[in-house]
Amino acid sequence: MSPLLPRPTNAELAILRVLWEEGSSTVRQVQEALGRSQPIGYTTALKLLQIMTEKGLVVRDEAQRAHLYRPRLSPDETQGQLVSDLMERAFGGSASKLVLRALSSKPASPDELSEVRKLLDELAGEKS
Amino acid sequence: MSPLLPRPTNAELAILRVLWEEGSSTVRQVQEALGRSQPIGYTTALKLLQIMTEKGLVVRDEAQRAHLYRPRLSPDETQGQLVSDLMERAFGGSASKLVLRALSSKPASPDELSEVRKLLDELAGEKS
DNA sequence: TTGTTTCGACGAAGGTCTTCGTATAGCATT
DNA sequence: AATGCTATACGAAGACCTTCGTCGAAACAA
Repeated sequence: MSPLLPRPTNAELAILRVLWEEGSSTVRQVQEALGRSQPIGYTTALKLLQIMTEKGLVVRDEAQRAHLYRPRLSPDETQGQLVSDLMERAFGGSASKLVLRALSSKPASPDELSEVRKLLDELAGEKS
Repeated sequence: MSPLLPRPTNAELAILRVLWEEGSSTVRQVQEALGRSQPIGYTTALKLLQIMTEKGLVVRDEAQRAHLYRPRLSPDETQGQLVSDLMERAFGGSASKLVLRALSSKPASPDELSEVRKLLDELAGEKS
């Protein structure tokens, strides 16, 4: 059975975002993608990916000399885990409090708002 | 000129929640409130409150022998900071993605849903 | 073949977080 | 005054996070 994965740290999350965006990547590719916003040493990226492999956050393919890394969980799964975690720790488990705070803290576009409204309708219809 | 406060850590957030709930409290009161869910040493609580005082997360009133601590920021301010932070780090700054994830990851009650809908209406009306 | 580049492994430094033991001072009761 | 309880201060340990330097091996080029 899948042994619960640890919550990714800051630097680990940045790497996951690269892998979600780019797909399976080498250390070099991850380092360069990250470096576009903030320079990072090659061995730093390597070490992080090694640790993430130990933790099970990513899977390593050693078929080629330059190993390939891919995320074990999807963005949705990871984001859901992070949101649930913050919900528990900071909002006493209340989804609505978190949502209200998120919508107030940053103005969303009308398109985004209608997306939210759509989901809201679906959820309201489900209470069979 | 409020000097930006650091993001509270896990243990610090647990303490803030006690202080928001109970108001100004002594170390002993905080320790006992926290201990109801998870036992914690007295000096551990003390040390955390001392560090939080250094960071400016709480304010210490030394008028009595047993010092009183109170939060510097309101729940809303702190929660907003935490949500914005997660929004940036894990959702690329998209409020709607975070909201959708929050609503899907935990079923909210009809009351909560209508609260969200109300805010949604307000926000939609604002686009003058 | 010999030198150069690129790779992964490893260890360690410096920082933060959380916990706790010990020391010390104030205060009350005897 | 002496004892005991409760408070704060301080230091340090152990875990984790992030970064980087060094090493040896593999691939490649001259």
